[in-house]
This record gives sequence, structure tokens and C-alpha cells, in this order.
Amino acid sequence: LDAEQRRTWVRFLAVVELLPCVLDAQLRRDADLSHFEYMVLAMLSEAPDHILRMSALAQRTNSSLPRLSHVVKRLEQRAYVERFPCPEDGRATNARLTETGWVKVVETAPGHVTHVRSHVIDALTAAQVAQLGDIARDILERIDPTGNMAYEPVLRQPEGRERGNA
Amino acid sequence: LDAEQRRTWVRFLAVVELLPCVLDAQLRRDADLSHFEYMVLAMLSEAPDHILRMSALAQRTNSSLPRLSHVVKRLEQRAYVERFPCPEDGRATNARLTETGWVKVVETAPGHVTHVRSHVIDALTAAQVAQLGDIARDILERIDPTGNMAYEPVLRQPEGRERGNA
DNA sequence: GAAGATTGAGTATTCAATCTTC
DNA sequence: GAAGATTGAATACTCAATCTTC
Repeated sequence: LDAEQRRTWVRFLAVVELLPCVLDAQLRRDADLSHFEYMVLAMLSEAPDHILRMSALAQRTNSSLPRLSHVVKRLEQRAYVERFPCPEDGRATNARLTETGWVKVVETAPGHVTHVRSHVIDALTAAQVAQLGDIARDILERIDPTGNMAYEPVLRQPEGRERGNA
Repeated sequence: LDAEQRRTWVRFLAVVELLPCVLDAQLRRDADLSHFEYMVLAMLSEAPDHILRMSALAQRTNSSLPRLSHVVKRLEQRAYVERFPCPEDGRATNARLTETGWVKVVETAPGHVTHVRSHVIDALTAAQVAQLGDIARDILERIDPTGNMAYEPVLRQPEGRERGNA
């Protein structure tokens, strides 16, 4: 790493490590939700019928399946989400946003979007937003080639991997 | 958030959430160290006499003091770090990298740098690296709570930007 | 046997409370 | 009383193991 690359990396790392705290703090304070919990509710709220399979939800929230499973259990206890077996595939579980959960998202989203805008988007010019979009895409392609690396154990490397969700 | 801002935000969030796993996985596998533990050792290795006050170390590792305290305790048990009271200020604690810790960093750093390069830096053009450096700086200025967590490069590279150290 | 998901144990992090020194 | 740091309890995450269905 040359001097400029190093400077970029150090700063970028700081953002990567500080940003989750910033997002958590606002949501925790205003909605008693972690950012990850909010993501789960938000992704469900955008899905058809507010239903998503656990594995699809894990991809969309950039999380492992065990982590998601634990968190959904807590959200279920809070009555924001329900789980039921997938009719098409007995192995799969569907998660559905409840009416209560929907209300929660609708209440919470505006404040969160405002926070994201004021703390991240508005710090950048329009050109920088475009640049960051491209940069993030290029990095994602490296660190997450298949779009679903979340649950890839380091131990075993299956050679042909395929998965059928988009 | 308009459509482009939203697309950028979603991708950027994915990077922010996936990158720590990528860094942890390599270091855990190759050096039995979390990325945060590595950062602690690396920051000490760059400090004068390999010594830093706990609060300064917390700033440079983008961490809270309680988190750092717990981790340093574990690193102390592994003999990578020692703590001793700061002579100038009886309230403060200094952390020092041991010889063993130094050896560990020297062994670990090359592989880690290679990993960072191949998974992040090499995904970008030189222009994008420069853009990301500016973007990260601008976001940091917004989200850094106290303004003293932002950590500028260790290598003395006069760049016309300076930051006070409170 | 593999995919989808859950569970429990072990580990790490957060938060509030505490202690000491300035 | 405030700053620097540590501690313990509660919480959350990770990993391997497990269970069921395909």
C-alpha cells in the first residue's frame, strides 16, 4: 500500500467501524430498535405481502442465518414479525411483518431516513454520491461475488455453489 | 432520498456490514486474531516506544474505552501487551506492546495487507481510491461524535491537512 | 446426502456503575 | 466535581451441531 492508499484505507476503516454505532444510536434512542432489527422490518415491509423466506431475508440484511434466526425470535416476541412454514418447501420458513410491525416501520422510517441523509448523504456532493455508488459496487463484487456470502463458512469451500434467489 | 442516493446507500451499507466479516475471517484464520485485536497491536506498533495511553489507543482503534479495556485484558493474558500506570498522570494507564506482540504484528501484517489490497484496494482504480479518501474524510467529519476519534495517518505525509489532538 | 433453518454454548460487546486521581 | 479507566451484568453475535425436509 502506498501512502495514498494507506490514508484512504485508514479513513475508510474508521467510517466502516463508526457508522454502525451512529445508526444504532439513533434507532435505539428513537425507536428502541437496533439498526439490524430495523433492517429486518424494513426489508419485510418492501416485500410482496410483507413476506420473505428466512434465507432471502438473511441475504437482504447482509446477515448470517443463525444471527437472523435469533433476532427474528426476539422480534416475534415483540409481535413485530410472525414465522410460519413455507407452503412450497417444507424445509423453508417464511417471515411475515405483522400489522404492529408495519406500524412500527411506518413510524420509524422517516426519522431514520432523515438521520441517514443528514449524517451521510448530505456530507457529500451529488458527484461523490455517484462515485460512492460505483465504489461500493466494485468492492462488493470482490468481497461478495455471489451476492450471498453471508453464510459461507471458512472451513469448507464447496467448489460449485449455486443458489436460486435474486 | 432519491433513487440514486438510495441505491448508493444500500450498496454502501452492504459493504459496511460485510467488510468486518471479511477482515475478521482472514486474521482469525491466519493469525488467531480478530480484526479489532490486530488493530490494537498495529496501532501500538506504530507508536513511539510502542506505548500509548488507553484513551489514545481507543481513539486510534475507533473503539469505546470499555471495549478496549476488555480486549487489552485478553491480549495481556496472551502476553502481546502490558499495562502500567502513566507516570505523568496517575489516572491514566499506558499500554505497551511486548516483544512477543511485536513479533506477532511483524508476522501478521504482510498477509493482512495483501488481503486488504486484493479484496478492497485492487477492486478500485487509482482515481476511485482518491475519491474514496475524500468521501471517507467528509463522512467522518459528520459522524465523528467528538471530532477527536478521527485518526489521521501515521506516516508523516505532509498533505496540508492538520488536526488537533486533544 | 444437501438445503433450510434453529438451537445452545462459548465469546464479545454494551451500558451503567464504580473507583481513583486530578 | 470531572477525567481516565476498569468492572460486572445483561445483551448480542459466532460457530458448530442438530433437526427436518427435499
